[in-house]
Amino acid sequence: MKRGLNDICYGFFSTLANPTRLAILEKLSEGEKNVTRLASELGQEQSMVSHNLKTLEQCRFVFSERRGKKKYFSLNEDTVNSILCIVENHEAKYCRATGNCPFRG
Amino acid sequence: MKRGLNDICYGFFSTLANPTRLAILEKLSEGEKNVTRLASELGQEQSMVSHNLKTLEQCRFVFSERRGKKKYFSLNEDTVNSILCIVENHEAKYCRATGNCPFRG
DNA sequence: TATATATATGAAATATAATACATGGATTTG
DNA sequence: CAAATCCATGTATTATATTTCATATATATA
Repeated sequence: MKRGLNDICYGFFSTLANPTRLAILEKLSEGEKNVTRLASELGQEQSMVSHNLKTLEQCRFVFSERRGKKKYFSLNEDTVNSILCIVENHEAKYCRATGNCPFRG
Repeated sequence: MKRGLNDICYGFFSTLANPTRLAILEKLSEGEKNVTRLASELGQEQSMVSHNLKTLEQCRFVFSERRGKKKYFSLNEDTVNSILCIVENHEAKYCRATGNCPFRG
């Protein structure tokens, strides 16, 4: 069963195409945090954060480590930073310049 | 009205998180094509291709140029190639290695 | 082992996006 | 200008993803 690049891309991008998950990534850029702390800082339900962390972890955008009762999540900086860099560059070059950035959201 | 990076990211990623649009980008990597030809090569309805091209163009993943009756679309290779490069690298480094690439799709 | 705290999970409800269909507008050519 | 071709668009339907809620599982500790 062959998997084209586009199948892989779809998983990759759809994982990132979610405001809650992007907010989690943003919070984790400050350093590792556990689920409850993330939920509190984001003002979101614990179960929702948990669900979305699972999605992020399955796609390796975050890593986790359990220490005692708590599970600490950290950013895959390698991937996430390089992706953000491209997004910023794209926006600056192709959207901001036109004075008409049409991104939905 | 402030727009955080995450708002921009959401538009960026949700535009890419669609199998039809990824297929269009793949086809356009072979060179510029008009709507009807894309529809035919993809085996999709013209209106569907048109809708999705609009989304892609709004976010500047593709550019267009009308010549006569036809409208030719071309890839924003700058952004698309660098993004794909990161996806491939991520997949190779964090997914393929584990023998357990969990991307949905 | 009982209790408290932290996290995970299944599933129903809700929200969001994609698609197909019908049709409208644009461009060229006879 | 009529006909043909190409493309765009509004919208109803359908598909997919997100969120919430209830509850289960894990871990630590008295």
